[in-house]
Amino acid sequence: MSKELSERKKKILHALVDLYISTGQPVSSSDIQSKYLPEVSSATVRSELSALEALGYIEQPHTSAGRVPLKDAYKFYVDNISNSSQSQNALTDRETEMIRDRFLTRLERIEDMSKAAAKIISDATNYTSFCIDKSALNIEIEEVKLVPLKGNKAVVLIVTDKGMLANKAIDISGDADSEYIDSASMLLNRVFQGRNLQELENFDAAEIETEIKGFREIFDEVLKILRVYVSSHTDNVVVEGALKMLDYPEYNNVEDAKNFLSVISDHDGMAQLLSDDGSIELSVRIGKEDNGVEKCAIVTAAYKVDGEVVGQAGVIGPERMDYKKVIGVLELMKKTMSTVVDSSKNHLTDGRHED
Amino acid sequence: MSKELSERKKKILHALVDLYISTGQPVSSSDIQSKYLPEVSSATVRSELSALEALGYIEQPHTSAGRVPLKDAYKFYVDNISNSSQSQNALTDRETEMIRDRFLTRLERIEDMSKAAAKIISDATNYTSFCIDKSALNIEIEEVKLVPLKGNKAVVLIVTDKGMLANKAIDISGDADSEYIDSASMLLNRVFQGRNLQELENFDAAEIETEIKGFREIFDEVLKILRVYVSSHTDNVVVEGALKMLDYPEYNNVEDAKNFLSVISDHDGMAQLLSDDGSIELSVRIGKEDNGVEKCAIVTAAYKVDGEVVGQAGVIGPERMDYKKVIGVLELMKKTMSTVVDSSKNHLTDGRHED
DNA sequence: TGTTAGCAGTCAATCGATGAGAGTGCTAAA
DNA sequence: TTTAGCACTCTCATCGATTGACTGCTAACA
Repeated sequence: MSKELSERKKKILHALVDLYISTGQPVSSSDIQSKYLPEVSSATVRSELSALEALGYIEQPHTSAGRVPLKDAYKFYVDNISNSSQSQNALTDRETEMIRDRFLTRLERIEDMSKAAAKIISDATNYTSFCIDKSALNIEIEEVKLVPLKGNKAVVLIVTDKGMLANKAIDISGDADSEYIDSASMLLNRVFQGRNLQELENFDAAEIETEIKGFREIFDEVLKILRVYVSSHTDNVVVEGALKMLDYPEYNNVEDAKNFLSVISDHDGMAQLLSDDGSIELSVRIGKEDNGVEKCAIVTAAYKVDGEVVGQAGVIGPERMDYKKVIGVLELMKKTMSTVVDSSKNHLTDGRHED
Repeated sequence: MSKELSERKKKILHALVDLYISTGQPVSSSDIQSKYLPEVSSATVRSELSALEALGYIEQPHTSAGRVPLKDAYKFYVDNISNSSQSQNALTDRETEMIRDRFLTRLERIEDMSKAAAKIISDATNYTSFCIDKSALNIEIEEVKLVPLKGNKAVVLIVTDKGMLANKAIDISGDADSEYIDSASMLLNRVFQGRNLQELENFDAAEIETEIKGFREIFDEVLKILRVYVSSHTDNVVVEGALKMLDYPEYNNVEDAKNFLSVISDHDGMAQLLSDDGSIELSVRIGKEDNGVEKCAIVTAAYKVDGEVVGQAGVIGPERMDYKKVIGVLELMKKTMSTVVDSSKNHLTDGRHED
């Protein structure tokens, strides 16, 4: 919609955002001139800035101040980065190496992996980071096992393609001889085997009503276990480095800090907030007003295994964040994570425990 | 050590702390006089204040300011409350009723109970609260079960007096015929049956070395499961209302807020910090310097079932906190919690699940 | 037409002075 | 021992002046 900018305007706009990102202070014409455009005078830069201001890219906090980038300026800047794929250079080889190493050393539980990933991203970027694990939805049930215990109790074991899912001791009211247990097992397997967890949310037991009777109690228990599992494991959000945001002057006051922290710790809200870009490879949102988190930029990446989205990771920071670095880190994690998940698929069962 | 204070000094000291708690401002002699001691003049109060200052109970921020309580003044105040058991009156009947109701409606998992308790305490007091669940240590193993799965795998089930503890699928390298599984089961039960989890931390496998051989792989796995469980479930800390502290002027600056929040979110550190008063019925700590949390008071209560400590709950707030209310709430929770836990002991197995 | 130098104008931030207000300590008298 | 009265101290808010950082404008120049 807006006309193409002249090369010099582009250069100036880029310079301005660059400077503002690193200093956080309004940028003056002479700053830009001396550091990015020594071949012209500051007066020239000034007139270009006037033009850019008229186009809505930048603004002045007050008459005698420098310029500050607006949303469109950041967008321009980020597009520039993505296209020129400068994100590669944003990370030194040492950084790349370190991130890889740190991540490859821990792959126990899915939850731990999310946590580890979030921690690494936060450490590498110095911003608040988050991970959302959505792998639970793609789990498929392979086998349901009933294991009798002492005293008319039994354990339900649900084996899935990704490992063991849930266990729970249930009471069996009638006489729980082995024949009864076997029949129950068969029924459960006939119903649940091969289903994935997503289907279960609107599973209707009415169709198989006749089959179930006699095992209603057990059946209901199992269905409940699965549903509880799904609801407690979908949109599992992990946040790391929440306090890092408070280091940036934008959030260096208690009011904003409190607001930010309360948004960040409401994990349901976070999941909601991020669901829009759930499957976008790399999304950059800058200063949406309706976020609850104003004055923020959110960069998210979708993580895939075998083409399916299994999670989302991202960074939330001030609008003037180091996009080059953040995008670089997220893309590196994307690569690393796919590798790890692919190769560890069969070990997901390991290290789980519950009480 | 310090001589007994005169009645009037006590009255004045109590008044001063009372006023300071409710306003947060240095208290002047005339404030005390008009609201608590109309029978004397402010000059009299002033001379008493001088004396109390000399005794180290209070101080002036600067020459022309009112007085502010010091640590000893709070101690005096809190002792006064506990002795006169005024904490009863601190809660209205409606509040008492509401707290009871809220707590009795949810008793699923131990973790949920901790969380619920913390939330209720925080809501009722308007301070940051925490719960530490130590019940895991008292769990006793009743039975270890090995359940074979397809493809040379097996599930380890550990049944305890408090419900199911852990499951995990392990690979069995050799030929896992049912005889082998049975022998392994027997061995595991011989070793672990009747033990409680606390013993396992420094469990030495050397003594039964000869018995184990042939089952070393399985044995090690099971031991690992138990240890992982113990380490991840001991000192399980839940914090609620962390941001509430930021509402109080003492923590209304980013630096202190950040410090406080980082202490609060380091759960291991919290457990450490609170371990001293782990078994004290009701402990009040005021402004310990070595806490990491200065300018803070911490009130904790130990929760017991059958005389054993199963957890700790408490409140962390500014030194000038509403001790009457806090102590009242904690004692009410103490009563309520014991009741609930006692009556629900046999249901702890319910509602658990894992992935 | 685009660029530049120079200059006046604007605004925020800082510093010091000033005055009001709050509260105490002291003293002398009851 | 208590009290009234008063001088003293210290904080806090306000005001004005000064400084410094930029810009916008204008007129000259390539």
